[in-house]
Amino acid sequence: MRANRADDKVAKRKPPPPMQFGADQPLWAAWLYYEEGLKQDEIAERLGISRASVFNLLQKARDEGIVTITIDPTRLERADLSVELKEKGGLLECYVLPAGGSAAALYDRIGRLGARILEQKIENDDVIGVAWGRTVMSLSKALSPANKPGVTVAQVTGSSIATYDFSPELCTSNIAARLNARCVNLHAPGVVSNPSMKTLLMQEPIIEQHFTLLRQCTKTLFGVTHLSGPTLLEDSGVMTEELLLQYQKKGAVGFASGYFFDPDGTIIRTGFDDRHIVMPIEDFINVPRRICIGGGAEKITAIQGMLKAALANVLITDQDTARSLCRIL
Amino acid sequence: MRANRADDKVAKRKPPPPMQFGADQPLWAAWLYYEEGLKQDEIAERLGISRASVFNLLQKARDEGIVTITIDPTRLERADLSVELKEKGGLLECYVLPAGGSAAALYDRIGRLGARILEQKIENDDVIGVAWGRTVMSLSKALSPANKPGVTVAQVTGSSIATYDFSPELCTSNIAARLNARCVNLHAPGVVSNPSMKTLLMQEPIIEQHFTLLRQCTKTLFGVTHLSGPTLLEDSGVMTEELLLQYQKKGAVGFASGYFFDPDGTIIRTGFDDRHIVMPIEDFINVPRRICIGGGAEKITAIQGMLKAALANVLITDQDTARSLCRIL
DNA sequence: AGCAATTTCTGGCAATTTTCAACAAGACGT
DNA sequence: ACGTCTTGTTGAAAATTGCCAGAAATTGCT
Repeated sequence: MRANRADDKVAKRKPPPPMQFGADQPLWAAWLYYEEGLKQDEIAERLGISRASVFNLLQKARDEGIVTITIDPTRLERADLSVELKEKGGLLECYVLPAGGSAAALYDRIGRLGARILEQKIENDDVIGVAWGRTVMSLSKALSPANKPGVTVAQVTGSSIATYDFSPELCTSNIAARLNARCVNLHAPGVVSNPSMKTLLMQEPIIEQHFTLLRQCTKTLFGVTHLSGPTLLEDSGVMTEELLLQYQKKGAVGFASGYFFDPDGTIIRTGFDDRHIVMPIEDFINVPRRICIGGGAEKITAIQGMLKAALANVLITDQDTARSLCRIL
Repeated sequence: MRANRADDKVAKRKPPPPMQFGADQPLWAAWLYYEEGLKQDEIAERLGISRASVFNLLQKARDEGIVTITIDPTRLERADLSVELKEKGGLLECYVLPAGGSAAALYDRIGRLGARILEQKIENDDVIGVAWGRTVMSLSKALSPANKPGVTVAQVTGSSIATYDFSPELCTSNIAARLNARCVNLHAPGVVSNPSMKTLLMQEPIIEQHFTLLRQCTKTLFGVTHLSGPTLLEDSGVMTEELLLQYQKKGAVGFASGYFFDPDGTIIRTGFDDRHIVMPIEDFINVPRRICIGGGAEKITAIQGMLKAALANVLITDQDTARSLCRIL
């Protein structure tokens, strides 16, 4: 395919033989560049291509994950703010995103941090329960491809009718896809019309089976939502303003992984809970590592309540939010 | 400590507040640079320091292993030459170093490749038997620091009196040190003066214990030596020319992990074997992953014999050697 | 406190990398 | 066989990074 047709027409082709490399050019270029420290020119010369092509090759290698640049996230854990927040918030682990980064949306930046941490923490037989949210979605997109066939990713809440770009199904399947893990979606609506329907549904073998799986979760991953102003809960069609108001009247300030709570961490319930298909909170609390990811000024009170309720074990947030939380906790 | 003394003498200090970052500046810089893709200028601005300092910070981060750049070695395994050699050589795995790299010595370059592969393959409870050789020594130096407290690194051959810079002790302890693993040296001479001394020594509790440990090896790591011309065996004072000649007369062409063999893979023995303190070959062959590392034109026949003798399971070599081996196998 | 040694930081220049717009080659439909 | 679209390549310009030698700050010592 790449045979020498130097004797075809004009013989003014490259005089040095282009060096018979294996098929995987990006890999070879990457090795010579990153491991042996050659300049792009030198590689270009050896491969018989232009500098620019070497650059493209290297870019491809980075994109395809042939070369990976990793930052040791345990360092982020050791940073002073993380330690303070970890102690004040009663957490097992806490990671704080440096302030002053790129202009990208905060949830994308926190999501990326979460991705790096998750990658590093995943063990082979993990069962990961995934809730939903914008930040969780960002995380899923920022995950670098990996091969973890022993891992199971399971959906924690039921699905929604409305299609929006960070639905429970999408979050779950995205993460599973990146990880090359088993993906177990919950094939049931997130909200049903009346309590007896919930009871019936929960008895369905397939659903029951799913909740049995969820009980084996080793990790869960979820975001937090605040309740005041326009929220994701309404936008996504999960709830109506009216229902939300009922929770707020009872003092709820936040919502995470399916439960509402007030700033003191008391779980708030209304009739809605009886129609909401979600992992029971007793089971949820038993999961060893419950990772909450999210940040932003609006969410501070919500996160405070979430921490008091001890829904999360591990918190991933940004510097400003962390500082505010440290002040009020 | 870093308080504002802007009102001390001259007020021409930095007007923008230097941004209150955590203590670990290199880490923050690294995150912003590698994860968020900011330019060094932008980071300098946000941190209130000069570009050059950001550069230094990043360098420090790289040096200290806060950021790591890795190449997925499994790709090298999939390269066409590797696959061919793996099949022809009856190997479990085979890795081939790209040709045309830096001008560094071949054993250093192969050692680096070996280091990357070893890092990636090490599991938590491994017991790694380490023989000696220049390439193994290079590997040990190229290993990046890791924390594997569950790993044991054990010396496969006895030590030598002469001190040279790639002795069994050094290879073993170097590797263990990099890995933060347990280091078990064999506190016995590599060669004793007569067979009965070997018998006696092997009965010593400490030695016996060591060989029991070796029997539990999950991996071994060793190089190959050719026998013609000036060899490491003589240089290191392990053997005399005369002894070597005895092996060569019987057809031996190579030496690896303590055994001599001919090109067909038959193990060659002389009286020397009865004075050589080394892991018994029956035990050696039982180790699940036997990693041989080495390359170079001189070694081709030796590697051929080594492969035929099935001493190795996994081979790490360079492109030229791999091509030659494919031709003759 | 005063001075010298040492460390850390900086400005600017050189080298390297990245981008870009134009161009060549192959694939495809007509 | 012809244009057209896609894909990949290139040289040169623009941007970014790497480096060094001198400046500032810090430290250690008397």
